[in-house]
Amino acid sequence: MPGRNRMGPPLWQGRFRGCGYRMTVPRQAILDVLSKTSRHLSAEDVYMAVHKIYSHVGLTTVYRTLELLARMGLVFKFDFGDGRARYELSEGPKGIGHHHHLICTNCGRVVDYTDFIDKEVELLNETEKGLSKKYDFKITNHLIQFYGLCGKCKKK
Amino acid sequence: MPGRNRMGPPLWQGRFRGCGYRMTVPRQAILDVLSKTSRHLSAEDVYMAVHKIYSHVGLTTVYRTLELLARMGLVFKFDFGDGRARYELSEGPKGIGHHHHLICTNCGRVVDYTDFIDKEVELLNETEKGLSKKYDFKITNHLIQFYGLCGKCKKK
DNA sequence: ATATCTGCAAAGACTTTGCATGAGA
DNA sequence: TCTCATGCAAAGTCTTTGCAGATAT
Repeated sequence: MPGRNRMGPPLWQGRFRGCGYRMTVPRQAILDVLSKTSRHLSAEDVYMAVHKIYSHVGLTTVYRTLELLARMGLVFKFDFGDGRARYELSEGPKGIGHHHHLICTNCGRVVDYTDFIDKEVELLNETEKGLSKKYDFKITNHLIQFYGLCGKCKKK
Repeated sequence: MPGRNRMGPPLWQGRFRGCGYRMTVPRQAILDVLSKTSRHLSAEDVYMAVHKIYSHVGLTTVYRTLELLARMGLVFKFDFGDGRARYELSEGPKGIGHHHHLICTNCGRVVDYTDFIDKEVELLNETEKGLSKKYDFKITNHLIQFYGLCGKCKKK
């Protein structure tokens, strides 16, 4: 009996109901997994983690929920080029935990960095403002990724 | 007989041979298509364009060539979240034609912008330097995308 | 009570692989 | 000539869809 049946405060419940959606056990479990892991989970990863505790929850529901969460803006969907999508709780561009990625194009290793975020985000906000106006977009998020070779792959 | 049989100067030939690869008709044709279009081609798009002129070239070859070009750094592969990869000739982060993207998360519309590139690239170069050193990466490219709702989708 | 949600199985979409033939250097 | 490249068909992966039964409010 893996612990944590006492699911955390239903922080998201209001958000769900406000959109006309229902808070269910699978959804709560998926949010739970996402909020407890460090990052970069694929749908399958989430499925396996949820499945350990609620073995009846299916992969389909995981996909559907992740898509829903992404549409609601609670989750951000990434592509690291390996053919499967990754998901992370999006704590907002300025929230704690926001980071950008450094991706090795050879071995697929992904490094999260937060070191240079401040200056980047500052410029991005400026850019966002300009873009919003010029192209009539309501910008809600951004993605920054650097591609290259990691230390190991460089040597080869 | 659609024109352009006189394929442009084999600018890329040397690059290919240097890597031990051969310059072939399909590869030349694919580079040709990529260099003549404005942007954002999927593998299928490239296939159809090439197919018009060289009807014997198969989709498999297009995939294989695009992957090869991406590995060689001649082409950059994008993901706009619609489940199919897009390819563009990469003229280097500083080259003419370099741009970033603005993507509507509702309808999938993609806007290329070049307006704010200069300042962005400047900061990115700085960041790249810091990241390269700290994480021992050889950075070759970057990706910047803004997500949000376009004018039409905002109204709904 | 009823509109939403879920699980299962099946379908769908894009991409990759196997292998014999064909082509570049 | 001897690899490397190609095309076709088949397989693989991740993701989405259809639908009857279950569930939240």
